[in-house]
Amino acid sequence: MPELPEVEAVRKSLVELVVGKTIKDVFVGWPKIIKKPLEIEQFQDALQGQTILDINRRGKFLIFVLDDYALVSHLRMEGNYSVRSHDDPEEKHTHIVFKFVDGTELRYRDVRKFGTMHLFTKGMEHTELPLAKLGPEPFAAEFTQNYLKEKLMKTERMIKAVLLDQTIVTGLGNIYVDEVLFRSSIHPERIAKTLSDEEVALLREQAAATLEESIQAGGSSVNTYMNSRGESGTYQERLLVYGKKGEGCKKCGIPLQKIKVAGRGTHFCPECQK
DNA sequence: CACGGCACCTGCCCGC
DNA sequence: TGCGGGCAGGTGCCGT
Repeated sequence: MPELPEVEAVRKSLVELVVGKTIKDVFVGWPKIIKKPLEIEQFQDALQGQTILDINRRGKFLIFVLDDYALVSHLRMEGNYSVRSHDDPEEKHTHIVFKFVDGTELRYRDVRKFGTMHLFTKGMEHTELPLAKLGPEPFAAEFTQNYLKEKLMKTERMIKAVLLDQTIVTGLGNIYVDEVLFRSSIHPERIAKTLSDEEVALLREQAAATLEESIQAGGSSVNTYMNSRGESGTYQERLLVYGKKGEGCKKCGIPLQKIKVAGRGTHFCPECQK
């Protein structure tokens, strides 16, 4: 479901809802979501008595900072959190529940069960997978023209595949890659190493600008995405190509096309993107 | 090592 | 109406 702007919206809402709460116990209904430790009882024992001190984000990962641990959570396609009273009826597809001492609980729902959670001793999370190999975020100081140019020049892949690669730049997903490529007038199937300096500069600017605009709008709610307070984002109203096959291009008016690139549905303008 | 393809799951939508 | 195929905002692992 979510790319960087949506995860940031979830993070902000969760900070308001659960920071300061202390975990009494944890229900695990689908153990495969817990990737570390693999022994579910260890996961539950470790979390008992821990207080949520803060919630950070790295790329598309949420990081719950606890007294002694860091819980790294990835929502993948459809994961979502909500905070309810323990006696509210449980929604379908609820797989993990963090029960707090105050009678409320943080519920993790995930229709497709693709989401993941990794529990680390506090401070260890950044040097181990899944966070260790992530590249810079588009607005990070390290995401420079030279950095991106160098990465693009040493691969034979198509530009769309490279922008989806979280070790090159983290935060973009299928929606925002299509948007960024349209805004940069670059065809998604261009071989990355054929991009000019000007095109690389444009990509870098548009990646940062697109994500920043979407964060301001609370992310995009294309299907059912919502933050943890149940609120939708509004950036879907400003998308230029994603999900708009057959509609007129905002720049030139000819119908937008949808093709498959790097295994993903890809929206673009055959006139504006060369 | 780099890359493409597939697996992981469920639900929905479309065409027959 | 029912069924099969294809699709979905992501990533890790596998084989070539």
